[in-house]
Amino acid sequence: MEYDFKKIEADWQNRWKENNTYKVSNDSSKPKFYVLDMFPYPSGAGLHVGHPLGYIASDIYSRYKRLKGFNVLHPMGYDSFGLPAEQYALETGQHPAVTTEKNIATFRSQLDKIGFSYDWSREVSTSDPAYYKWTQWIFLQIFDSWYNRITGKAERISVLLEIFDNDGTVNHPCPGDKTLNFSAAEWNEFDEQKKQEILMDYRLTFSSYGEVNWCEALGTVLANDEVVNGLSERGGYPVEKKKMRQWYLRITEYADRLLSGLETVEFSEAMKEMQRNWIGKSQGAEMDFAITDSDQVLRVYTTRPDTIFGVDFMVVAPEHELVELITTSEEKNAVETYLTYVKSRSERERLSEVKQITGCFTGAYAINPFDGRQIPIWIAEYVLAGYGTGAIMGVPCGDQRDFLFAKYFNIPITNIIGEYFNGEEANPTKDAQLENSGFLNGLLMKDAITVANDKIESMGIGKRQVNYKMRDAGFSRQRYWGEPFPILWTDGIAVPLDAAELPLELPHAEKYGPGPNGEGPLANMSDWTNTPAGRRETSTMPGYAGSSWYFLRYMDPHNSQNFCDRSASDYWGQVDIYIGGTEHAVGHLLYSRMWTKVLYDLGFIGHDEPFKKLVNQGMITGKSYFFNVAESGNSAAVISSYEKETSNGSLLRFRYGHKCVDSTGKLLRKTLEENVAAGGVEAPAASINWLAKDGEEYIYLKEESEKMSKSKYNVDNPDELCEKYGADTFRMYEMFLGPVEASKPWDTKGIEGVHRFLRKLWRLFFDEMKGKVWNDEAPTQAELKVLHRTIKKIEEDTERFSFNTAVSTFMICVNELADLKCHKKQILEPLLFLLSPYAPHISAELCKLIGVAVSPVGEDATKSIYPVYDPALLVESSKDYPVSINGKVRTNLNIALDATQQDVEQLILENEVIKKWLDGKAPKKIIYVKNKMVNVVI
RNA sequence: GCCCAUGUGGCGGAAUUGGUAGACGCAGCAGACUCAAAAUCUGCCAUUCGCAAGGGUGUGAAGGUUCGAUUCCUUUCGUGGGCACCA
Repeated sequence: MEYDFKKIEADWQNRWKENNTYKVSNDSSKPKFYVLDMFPYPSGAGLHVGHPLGYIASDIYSRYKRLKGFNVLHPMGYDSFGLPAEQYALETGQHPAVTTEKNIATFRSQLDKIGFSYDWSREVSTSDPAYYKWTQWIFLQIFDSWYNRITGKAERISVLLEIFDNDGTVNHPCPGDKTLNFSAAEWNEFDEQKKQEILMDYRLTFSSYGEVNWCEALGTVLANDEVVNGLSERGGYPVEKKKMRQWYLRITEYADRLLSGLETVEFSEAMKEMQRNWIGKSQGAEMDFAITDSDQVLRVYTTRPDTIFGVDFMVVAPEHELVELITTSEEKNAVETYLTYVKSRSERERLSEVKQITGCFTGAYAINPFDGRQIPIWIAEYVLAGYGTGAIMGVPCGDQRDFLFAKYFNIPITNIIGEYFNGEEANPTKDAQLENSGFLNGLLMKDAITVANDKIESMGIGKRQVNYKMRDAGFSRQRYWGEPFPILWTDGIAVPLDAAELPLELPHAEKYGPGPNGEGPLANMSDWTNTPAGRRETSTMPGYAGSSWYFLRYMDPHNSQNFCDRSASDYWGQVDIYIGGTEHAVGHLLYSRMWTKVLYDLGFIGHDEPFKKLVNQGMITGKSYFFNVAESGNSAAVISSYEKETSNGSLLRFRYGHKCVDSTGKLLRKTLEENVAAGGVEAPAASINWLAKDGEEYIYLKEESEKMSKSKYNVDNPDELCEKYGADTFRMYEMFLGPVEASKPWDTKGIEGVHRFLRKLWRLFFDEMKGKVWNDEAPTQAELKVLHRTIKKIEEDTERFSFNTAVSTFMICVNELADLKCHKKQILEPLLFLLSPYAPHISAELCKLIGVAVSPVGEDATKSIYPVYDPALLVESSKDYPVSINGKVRTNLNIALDATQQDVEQLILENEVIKKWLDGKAPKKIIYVKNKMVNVVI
């Protein structure tokens, strides 16, 4: 009887499906556990071997937790709105709904082959109207909310109306318009339109004008990714900034809670740091400077008010409104030239070129309020209008960028930190004693910050100010394939649809091109857009809308009355383990945290952080091959080796595989020589000759690891591996590659070893010649020891997500049992239970064949059936200690575990090897660490 | 430029709290079984000196702390990832 994995795996997968084995109930006496994968975007390319890495890890953990007696929620679904489907539709005319459905079917069949224990009855898909009905509904709840900074939470707009009626804005300054100020009486005088405009400046989802990348030639708005060097990636047309009406998520109101919430969750430090940097909270001060010959004031934001006497110049952003007002007539031409230059630069360029210093003097001067010094005001592209006040004070001795700026434009540098400043580079220290600093002289800089702030505030020229880097999140896209906004525009007022009108379904489209005036494709459908009650919003929600709350829908997926019943969310609570890649660090993970907090504030759920613990899976990279070709004059010649790549700048680089694939995308042959010989590869350019060596044609390929992608010809497909080796082998091999968190190159070479292991396991039960070899004999001490050591290690490794070492532990165990010729059911049965989360099919089959009462992969276990290790079996009375001389191991010595220092010293001094090294001398010291080692110091 | 991660044999990796570096697997080499192949089994497998016994060196590099460092500290180099020059 041999290990027929194909039959076994098909049998068990069918059985699980027919019996609904992994269907989970919201009603259970067992403790709950929620294990979640980041759901995939169902791309047309299907699943590659990188996808299942996280899914296998979460499946192992889910199965493990079930054996431990938990009621485990382990769902899967699809993030099925998105740009690729729309672009595909533009190219082929196929409706995104059709291709999406097809892609989902492909994903599902691929996932099924790997033997996951998902509860498919809870599957969600964000483009399903039954799902996005609730995305729209939650949008409306957020729209109907504002952030009360006094209570520190989201509240209904009706509460704000009451506040305005009684007090006006006095206690609740407007987050959207800082200049807004009115009394209760004034509020009541405003007309409806004015009131709605004001409310929009408070709402947590709001509409406002913002800059987008507009491409006139394509008639559409482009994402940053789609703009290269100021030109559209598609077609190379010019792209300009254009102000358009957009929807936003007022996530900045949650900045502090998003920061403090990080303290309550188990994310990796790296992940928390990324989020903190993104939020970018800084404590500083805003300060006003008078401007010579002007009644304008220059307001700057600084985190270092202690350096106020070191200010040698001011810089304002090119977009700053003061630029026009303060530029002197002498400088007008230069400034205009500079502004034209800046306009030609994309934001990407402005932000990425660090080396090049540009700027322009306005001719105006600000006055230092403390010493009356005149400070020149400059414009420079490195200052952005959107952050702080859009103006900074330049302190060259303390800030390197300011230092370089001053050097470049020959601005004299004031030194306020004495010998801490060497004139060669800035020193950003806070520990220097201040000089040349008026009332701050002699103070340490870090103490001077408070003193300076107090002074600024008492003089009434500024105040302490907390700033955040984070901006409000753009929430609308001029696209078709997304959730329509449940909003009607009437007389410039955004009127929300009634909940009863949801879902507002996406109308069927025949064409997907952009609408007029930069609007999305929906603007072309006048039947849908124009309603008696007003005009529909024609932009759609961004990709992250649906993914911001899907973890809640899984808890109660078929509820048609509510997005998720409170009893369901109270039962399941937080996601206990969330597994996915780091690419979502600052996008999805921040948005979903914010949505959760809003829903919590409004009383819809009982927890305000969605994910208790986050595990980041590493990327599996594929191997790509490149070759270089040198151009020499008019006729190109092939270089002899890729090593020349760095020594010659005029090399052309080619991706091997570009012409080496057949119509299905499969590599035709493994080596370029084979391809050339078979005519399967074309020379990259007609004039290229392959360099001959010893009369043979040859070329060197350079191997590089890259993210897997169909277009890179480096994709391996899980189906083929499951077909060839079986799902159990595939699962264990992906885990065996290395730590889940690490990114690693994909290589199928090692898969044979894992497959051999499973066959070896099988032979402990059945022999090809002898048939059944397992028996009911009583186990020996040695066999029990092997088993219990394995139980202990597997449990520890599984708990800490160290699945690669767990696989190796299984291998060691099977090797040892084979050496002991142990075929005893009493040993093997618990081993199968341990193995079942990792290799569920073979474990299930063997359990059935040896007659196990409760299957480890079954649904009928009512309590924990995970093997429990017996520490008594692992107790040893002595240990082989490594004995080192001056830290170098020289010999081993078996010593009783209860030996005392004296016992050990005596044993050591009697030992021949040690005697030789001591050479008659007495040791200085003998270090004996119980259960670890012995070190003799000479 | 800034932030984060990471560096161990031919390869993937192990060493969980400072205590025998290289577990486990791949690849390779030698052998057994076989008419042969596959499968399986046995042995070797960081490097260097040595017939051997036994030494020397070795976790990117250089220092340091320690009886003892892959692990802690300082400096430095390489690689990968992120970024919104954020004042």
